[in-house]
Amino acid sequence: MSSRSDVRARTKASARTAAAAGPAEACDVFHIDPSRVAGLRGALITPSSVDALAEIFRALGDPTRVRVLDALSHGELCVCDLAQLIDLSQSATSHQLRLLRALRLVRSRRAGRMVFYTLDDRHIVTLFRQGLRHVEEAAVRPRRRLA
Amino acid sequence: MSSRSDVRARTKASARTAAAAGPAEACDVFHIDPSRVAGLRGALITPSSVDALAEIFRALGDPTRVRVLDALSHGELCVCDLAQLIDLSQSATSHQLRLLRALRLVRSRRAGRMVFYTLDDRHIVTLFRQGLRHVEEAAVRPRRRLA
DNA sequence: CTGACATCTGAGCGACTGCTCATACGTTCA
DNA sequence: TGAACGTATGAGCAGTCGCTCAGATGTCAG
Repeated sequence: MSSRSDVRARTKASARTAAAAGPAEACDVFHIDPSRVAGLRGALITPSSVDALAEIFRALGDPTRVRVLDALSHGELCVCDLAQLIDLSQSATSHQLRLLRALRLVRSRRAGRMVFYTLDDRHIVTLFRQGLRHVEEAAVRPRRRLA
Repeated sequence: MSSRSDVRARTKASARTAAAAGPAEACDVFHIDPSRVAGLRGALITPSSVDALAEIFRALGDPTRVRVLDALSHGELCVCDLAQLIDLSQSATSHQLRLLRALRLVRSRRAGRMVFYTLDDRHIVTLFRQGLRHVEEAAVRPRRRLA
């Protein structure tokens, strides 16, 4: 995952080679205080953390998976019940569960023919609540359009 | 956003019409206690909240945007400096900022020819920290492969 | 006004995503 | 053992994403 952003672009990366020329006013260097820039560079999240962060958030960034995790947050469910509860095909549900399981967000337990799934991460619910708080607050002030 | 999941699928939705046939053992109904199912249905997040939640998490679910927001979490930056800081083309940076602005995650301020961006949501940093906590914890136990 | 600069925007391309369909796998029961 | 059931998986398709490229827009200086 996130492999594309590693392979691509870098078109403007060469512009950075001209840096460290002092607090110039041109944009081929930095506009802000160079010392602050240095501080910023060091303060940024490490690349591996960036990718890991994006990975979990991406997992939560799909309506279907939000429904799955929300349903499981109320307790264990078998695939079939879960699928019906969120009105999704069994196959699609299974595919999503596999993805979530690979990310260690859910855990499976076999019981006869059925497989039960549970949340495998206590942070998820916290993230959900925090996200909901954002949503509820943002609902007050209407969003701008893109175009 | 999330328009696709509204338009698509629903292939198995008809299976639900056979529900409410009692606590059967077959999977065309629910396996679990019907009363609990009823409770679950009511406890689930509303569709609009689901979409809204997925929307913010999706915004955070991209390495580039994580970098943008992380950089801005340390203070105001103009587009050019931001682009250099995260090693992204000016155009790509601008596109991402537009998206984040539409979602009210960042705010812009014009100063002459330059435009400065700031975080517009105090929850974002909280979400980041929470996400990082998850990442750091998950780093201990290795992930399973998909195939 | 004109040129330079910073930023914004639309079009378009390749990669990725989430679903369906068909089918394989694993378990239970007769 | 074989049929039925619940679940998992691979292929494939339509839609989406993030980037680049080219050019438009807005601001300032001469």
